[in-house]
Order: sequence, then structure tokens, then C-alpha cells
Amino acid sequence: MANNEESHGDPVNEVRSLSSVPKAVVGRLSLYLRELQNLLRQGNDTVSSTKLGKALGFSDAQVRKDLAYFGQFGYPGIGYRCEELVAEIKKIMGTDRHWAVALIGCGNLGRALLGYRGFFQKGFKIAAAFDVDPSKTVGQFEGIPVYDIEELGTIAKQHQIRLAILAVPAAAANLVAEKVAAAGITGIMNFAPVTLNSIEGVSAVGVDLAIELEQLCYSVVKSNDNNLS
Amino acid sequence: MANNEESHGDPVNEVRSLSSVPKAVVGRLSLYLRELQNLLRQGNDTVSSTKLGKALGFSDAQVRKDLAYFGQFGYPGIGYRCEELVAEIKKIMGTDRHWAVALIGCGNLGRALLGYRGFFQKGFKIAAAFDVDPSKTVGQFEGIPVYDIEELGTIAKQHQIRLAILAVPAAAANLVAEKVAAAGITGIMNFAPVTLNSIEGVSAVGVDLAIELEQLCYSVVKSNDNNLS
DNA sequence: ACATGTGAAGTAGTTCACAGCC
DNA sequence: GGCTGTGAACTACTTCACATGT
Repeated sequence: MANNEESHGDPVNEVRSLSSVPKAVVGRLSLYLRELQNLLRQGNDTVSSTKLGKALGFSDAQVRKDLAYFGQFGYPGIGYRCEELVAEIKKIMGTDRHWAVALIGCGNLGRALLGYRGFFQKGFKIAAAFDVDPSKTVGQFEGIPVYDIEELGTIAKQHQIRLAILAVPAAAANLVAEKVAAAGITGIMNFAPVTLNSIEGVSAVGVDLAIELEQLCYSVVKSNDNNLS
Repeated sequence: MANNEESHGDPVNEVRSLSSVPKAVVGRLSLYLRELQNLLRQGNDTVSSTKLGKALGFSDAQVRKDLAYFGQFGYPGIGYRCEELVAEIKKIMGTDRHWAVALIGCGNLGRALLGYRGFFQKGFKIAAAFDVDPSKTVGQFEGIPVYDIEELGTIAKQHQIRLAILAVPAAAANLVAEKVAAAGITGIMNFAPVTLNSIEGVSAVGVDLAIELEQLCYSVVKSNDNNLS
């Protein structure tokens, strides 16, 4: 029994869409994109729904249905042209352009995220970092200037920042989220271990690393139980 | 239209269970646990399914149904006793005990995770770190010793390590995952931006921070579209 | 022969609504 | 009156299977 799998956990990370496209579909789209880029790097020009699905643990029908929400991208008898599909999915996700991002909270995790290459590769650039601690707001980390949180509004306007990464303590998260919204930012990636209060016109995804590990823990314990029987 | 929400993205983080409990339920269980602990800290002894659900954006029925998969924990007319329910959920998740964890890959992200408090608070202790780079394997970070990856088997046995956090480059991830499995570790939290090949008897959750941000990006773009119409 | 796109069928997850209990 | 636990109804998602295209 192959107990391994990378499918999607569910409410551990948190987004809701308004439209008729199921959020599960959008989640898989990101995985398709990632896999397609890997395939391209390995020199593949085209890929079939069967192959793409198999690589990610989904059925071929699932792949085709998911893509069908957004258009007809395939070629019967051929499959999908990787480069083309990459471009399409990027357009759908909104990552066909560059995004300026604010990082708020320069603690352990915050500083690591400043140096994280993965964001940049997807077109996200952390334009500025913020903190409340005066000892941090003097300089810069990883070449990114650190400002006092009160300057968020000004700097956000200057750099046209539309997304914020929150790496602040749980107790401060909701207050900071309000400031972020007030600065005209409409997307928040929240690393604090609390569910943010909903803010009109602002989308949020929560990423709780400890919860993610806890989910893994459940799988491990569960699979042990099953193997005994 | 309140476009904010922290519900669960779907296949962005990746777990599959064998049993009949939907993975979505297990995901929400972690959120209930987190909220219950916050409620306790605020001095609440009991909570109703309505209140708990409202705090997280779920219906009262959802909360009750989710918990009903595991037993009867509530008191009609009263609700749920927070402390009691916390203990129950911890037991279900397997976090009622302590877990020794190996961290593999001491780059930017890896080192930040070594210092991340959230894991410890849930009972996870990073007992040892590993890397291939000899310049890193001499010392320690955050008080945690760093070993050469080849020592994984020995050290894992010594510390009874059952979980591993992979913070290695994408190109190395699958190879390292094999070594992890060979060391007798049965749970992998994968930060590398690839879907790991399935390994017999090993559970994996994938956490791709860039994908998480991409999902947020989609929500923001989408909600913009909707507001125009 | 191979692969897409899609209606139809099937499965899984969520909400309703109410009986029973405090 | 407030609240849980749960069958029944409903909704959403996934898979099937095949017509169509290369």
C-alpha cells in the first residue's frame, strides 16, 4: 500500500474564490504549472493529460476537466504543448506579470522569506520589509530595505505593492492585517497561527507550518494503525 | 462582498489518508485545535459549534459533523469544553506526544525552520539537522547539531526520528527522500518545489511557498475581475 | 492509434432540519 | 432556550465513456 502521496491537504491553507471555478481546481493548476516547467527543463515539448496526471497523482480526466474550465488548450492526438500551457496557466493565475510584495515582520521566519528564491522565480519581488522594532528598521536584510510599519502606506503606494506577507506574532496579526488593508493592499499571505478576521475586498491565504507538520503527523499515525490490521 | 477568507486551498498542500475520514475534515481539525487554544488563552471554558465555526468561516453543522467522525465530544445545551476537546483532537492528530524530527538542508529556509518556534509548541522537536555541504556539517545552528547526510540512518535510529523536513533544492529532493525512507523515517514534509515520487509506507506533505503566494495572486486578480462587473 | 473535450453517471462532501438532552 | 448528534436532502466534485479531431 503506497501510503505516500502529494495530493492536497484541504483547509490547511486557505483561499476562497468568488467564481464558479472550484478552489480545488485552482490549486491543481499551480501543480500543473510546476510540473510543466519541470518537463520543459527536461526537454519535453508536449505532454498528455495521462502523463501529467500520473506525475502528480491525478487521473487524466481530472487534468482535462480542470483545464477545460479555462479554455481549450490541447491538441487531439498530441496532448498539450508545454510552453503554451505554461503561458496560459500563468495568465490565469496572474503570474504572467511581476508583483511587488511587502514583507511584514522581520523575525526569524520573515528574514528567511526575504532570501527565499522561489518567490522571485514566480515573478514576486519583495520590494520592502517592515517591522515595529526600531533596531531592525534602520538597515536592510538581503538587500531589501526595512521600514517602520507606519510607513507602509507611503511605501506601498510608491512601489505599487498589492500583496503582503505577514510573518508577525499571532497576537499582532489581526491588527497588522488592518494596517495592510488600510495601505491599499488586497492580498495577504498569513504565516501567523491565527485565522484572520475577514476584511472587505481583501483576500487571504493562511500558511501555518506547524499545522502542515501536524497533518503529516496524522497521516503517519493513521497509516501505522492501518498497517497493523 | 467580503472576499477575504481563510478556508483551505486545496491541492496546494498535499496529504492523502487511507481511511474513510475525508482529508478536508482532518485539515479543519487542525484549525479547530488552533482556535480552541486561542479561546482557552482568552479564558473560555466552553464553545459552541456555532461560535467555533463562525471564527473560522465554517457552518455549525460542519463543525459538528467533522467532530462526529471521531466520537461524541459535546454537551447538549453547553457546547464543547475547550480543554477536553483540545486533548481529544491532539490525540487524533498524534500530537499528544512528542516527535523527534530531522531537518534536511541547511540553506536559507532550512536554517529559519530550525529556529521556528511553532513546531516546538506543537510537540515537534528538531533533534538533528543534515546537509551535504561539508562547510555546514561541522557545527550547529540554533543549538541543533548539523551532520553529514550520510549519517542520517545512524542518528535517526539514535533519536527515534520518525519525521523529516526537506528543505533541499528541487533537483535533490527525490534522491534525498529515498535516503530519508531508507533511514526508517515514515513522514516527509517537503518544501522543495517538486512532487515527490510515491514511496511505499511513507507519507508526504508538500509545502510550496511560492505556490501558496500564487494562489493568493489568483484570488486577488479574480476578485478584481468580479468587482468590475 | 492516440489524445482531447465533454455530457452523463457516480461519488464525496456539505447543509438542512429536527429529535433528544441539558 | 440553547446546543449537540445525525439521517435525509442537496450540492459539488470526480470519473466514465465516447464522439471528435489529428
